[in-house]
Amino acid sequence: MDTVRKTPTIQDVARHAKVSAATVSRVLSTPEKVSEATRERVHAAVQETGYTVNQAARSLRMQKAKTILAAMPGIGNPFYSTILDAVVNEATRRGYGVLVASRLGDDPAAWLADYFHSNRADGLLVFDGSLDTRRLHSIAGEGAVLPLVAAYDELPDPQINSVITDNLQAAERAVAHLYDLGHRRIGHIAGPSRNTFPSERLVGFRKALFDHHLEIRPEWIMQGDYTMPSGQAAGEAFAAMKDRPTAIFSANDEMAIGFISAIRRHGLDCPKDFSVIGFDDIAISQNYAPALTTMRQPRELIGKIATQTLINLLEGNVRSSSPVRVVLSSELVVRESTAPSAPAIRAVGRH
Amino acid sequence: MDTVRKTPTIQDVARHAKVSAATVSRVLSTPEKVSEATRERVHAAVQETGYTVNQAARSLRMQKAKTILAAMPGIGNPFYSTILDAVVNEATRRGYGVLVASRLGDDPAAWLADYFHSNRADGLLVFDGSLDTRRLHSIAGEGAVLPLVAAYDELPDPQINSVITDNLQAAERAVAHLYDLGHRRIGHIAGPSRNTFPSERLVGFRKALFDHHLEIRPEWIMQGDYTMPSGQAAGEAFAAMKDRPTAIFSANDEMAIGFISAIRRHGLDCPKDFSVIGFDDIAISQNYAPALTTMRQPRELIGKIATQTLINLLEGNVRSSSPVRVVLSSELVVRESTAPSAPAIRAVGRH
DNA sequence: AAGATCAATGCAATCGATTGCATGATTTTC
DNA sequence: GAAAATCATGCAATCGATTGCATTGATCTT
Repeated sequence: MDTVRKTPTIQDVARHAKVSAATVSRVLSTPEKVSEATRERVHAAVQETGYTVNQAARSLRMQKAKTILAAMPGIGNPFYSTILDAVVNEATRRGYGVLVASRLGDDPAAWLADYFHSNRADGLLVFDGSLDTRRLHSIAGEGAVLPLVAAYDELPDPQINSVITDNLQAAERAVAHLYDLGHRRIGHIAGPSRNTFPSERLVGFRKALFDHHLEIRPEWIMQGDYTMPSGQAAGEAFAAMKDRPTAIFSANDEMAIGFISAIRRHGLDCPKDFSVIGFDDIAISQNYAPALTTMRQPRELIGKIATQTLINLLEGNVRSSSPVRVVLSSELVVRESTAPSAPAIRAVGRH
Repeated sequence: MDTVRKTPTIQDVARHAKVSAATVSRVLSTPEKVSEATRERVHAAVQETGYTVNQAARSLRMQKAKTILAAMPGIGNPFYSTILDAVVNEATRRGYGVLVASRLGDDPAAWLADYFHSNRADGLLVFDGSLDTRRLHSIAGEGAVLPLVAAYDELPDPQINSVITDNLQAAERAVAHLYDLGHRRIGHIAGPSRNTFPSERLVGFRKALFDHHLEIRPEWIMQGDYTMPSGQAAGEAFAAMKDRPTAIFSANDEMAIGFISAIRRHGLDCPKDFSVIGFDDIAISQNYAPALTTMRQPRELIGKIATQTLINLLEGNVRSSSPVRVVLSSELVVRESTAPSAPAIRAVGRH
C-alpha cells in the first residue's frame, strides 16, 4: 500500500501509458485522433491510476467551468425545491455541476455577476422574479453576453430566454371549472403584483369572469403574497364578509390551504360551504384535507427544460439570435376542495 | 466605450497600478506585507478595472476550490430544502460556494468522491443517510482524509463528524406529552429502519412506554417510510383495527398528516377521536387542519452548524483529532392535533 | 562608516490540462 | 519510385494566481 498517494494527474497517466500528456488528453476528448493501440494503453493507465481530470485546471485553460448557477428566491420554498431537484438531475446528466446562490447582500445582481467574472459558473438560471435581469446583464459586461434563462411566473423582459407557464389560460381554466360546477359568485386571492403590473393570474381571473358575464366585485379580490399566513388573513377577511362568494380561486396552493384552515375555525366547511381551487399542485395539496383541486404546474419540466435550454445555449447548439421562449401548460387536477355550488344543488333538489 | 473587453486579470490590475502581479496578489491576500502607498494604488486599480479573482486559477494553484458539496436524498423534500437554505446562507457568508449533488447512477459514493478528485469541492455535507460513508472514505483516497460532516438522523459511524438531533429524548418527550394528556393507549408510525437497526425514534417510543408502564402492542406500531402515502396507509390500518389506540406518535410530520387525512375519510376526527403528534415541524404543520402538535427540529440550525463545522475543518481551525459531534435538541410544539384523551375527559365529567 | 538587518517589491516557477504547430512515419498517387 | 498526402504523436506555450527566493534601497548597530 502506498503511503501518501496524491490524486493522479494527467502526467501520471502519461507516464503509465508511456505517451505524452497531450496524447492522454486527446484520448479523453477526441479519441478518433489517436490510434487504437495507444487508446487502449491510455485507457488502461487511466483505470490503473484512477485518474480524474482536474476541473480547476481544465476550467482555467478552457475558460469555462462546466457549472451553472441557480438563483432562487428561497430554497426552503417547496415549489422551488422541486424545480431545483430537476435542475440538478438534468445538469448532472449533462456533465454540469450546479451551484446554488441565495439572495445575499444589498446588490444581488452584482453578487451573481461575480460568479461569472470569477469563472465559477458559465450560465445562470434565474428562478427569482425579483432579480433585476437588466442590471444583471449590464454588470455582466459590456462585451460579453451573460448566458441566462429565467423561469418564473410573471413574464419578464421579453429579451431574455425564458421558460414559463401559461398563467393566463390556466387562470381562465380554473375559473371555468368553478363556473361549470355552478358557481356564479367567485372570489380571488391574488399574488403580489410586480412593478405595478397586476399578476397574470389575476388578469386571467378577471378575463374569465368577464367572459362568463359574471360580476367582478373588488371586495372579493383579496391581496396575498403567496404565503400561508396571507391565505389565512384572506380567510379571516372572507369570514367577516356579510355577502360571500361561493367559490375562491387562489393564486397558489399555499394561500389556498391557509385560507381553508382559517375559515374552518369559523365553522365553515370546504367544500360544503364554499369551493376553493389553488394553483401549483405542491406536494401537500393532494394529502390536505380536503384534497385540493388545483392547476398543476409542471415543475419538474420547468426545471428540466430551463436547464436544457441553458446548456444548449452554453454549448452553442442554439444559433438563433432571438431569445428562446418556452411556454408550458398547466393541468387542471380535480380533487375534493371544489364541489357543485350550494344553490346549484338546491336547484337540483327542487326540480 | 471599449469594443471587446474581456474580464480583467491580475496582470491588468498590475499594469494599471504599475506594480508586478505578485504585489497585487499580496495586497489582496496579505496586505500587511505591502506599503501603504502601493496598497492604495492597487486598490484604486482594482476599482478601475473591476477586477475579480479568477477562481479557476486560484483553485488550481491553491489546490482548493472554496466550494462545498451538499448531498441530499431529495431536494424536493421540504425538510431538506430548509436545511439547504441555511447551508447556502452560511457558506456564502464564509466565502464558499455550494454545489448540490443529487443521487445519480449506481455508485453514488464514487460519484461524490469524484468531486474531490476533480478538485471541484473541498468538503462534503451529507444529509443523505443512505450513503455509505465508509465506502466514501475509502474511495476518497488512502492517504487523504475527505473532510465531511454528516447531518441526518440515525446516528452514523461514530468515527465521522456529525450534527444530529436528540431523537431518543425527543421521542420520549413526545410520548410524555401524550401521557400527560391522559392517553394510555399509544401507537406509533415508525420510519424505515436502517441496516436492521430500529430507528431511534422507535427506540425512544418503546423506552417511554416502558418507563410509563404502558403496554407495548406490536400491532399498534405501524411501519412507514417517511412519506405521506405511507402515513395514509397507516391510517387505513388504524381504521381497520377493532381495538384502537387513542393517540399516535408519528416519526415525522408528513406521515402524521397522511395519517390524519386518511382517517378523516373514515369519519374519525383528530383531535376529538384520537390525538396525533408528529416530528420535524415542517412548514405545513402549523397551517394544517388541525394544526399539528410536533417535535420541532431546528433545521436551520442543523444546516448552519453543519456548514460551520465543515468550513472550520477545512480551514484547519479544528485541531482535535477526534470527530466533532454536535447534538441539537428538539422542542415540543403543542398545537391542535393533541387533546386530552376521551376517557380522561369523561373522568373529569363524572367527578 | 562599514556591515548587518529589514522592509518592499520583482522574478520566475508552479498548479494541471489543452491545443497549434512541428516532426517523423506511413500510405497514396501518378 | 519519388513527391505528396495522411496519420499519430510530441513539444511547448498558454490559461491566471500564488509564493519562495532574490534584489534593492533604506535604516540600524556599534
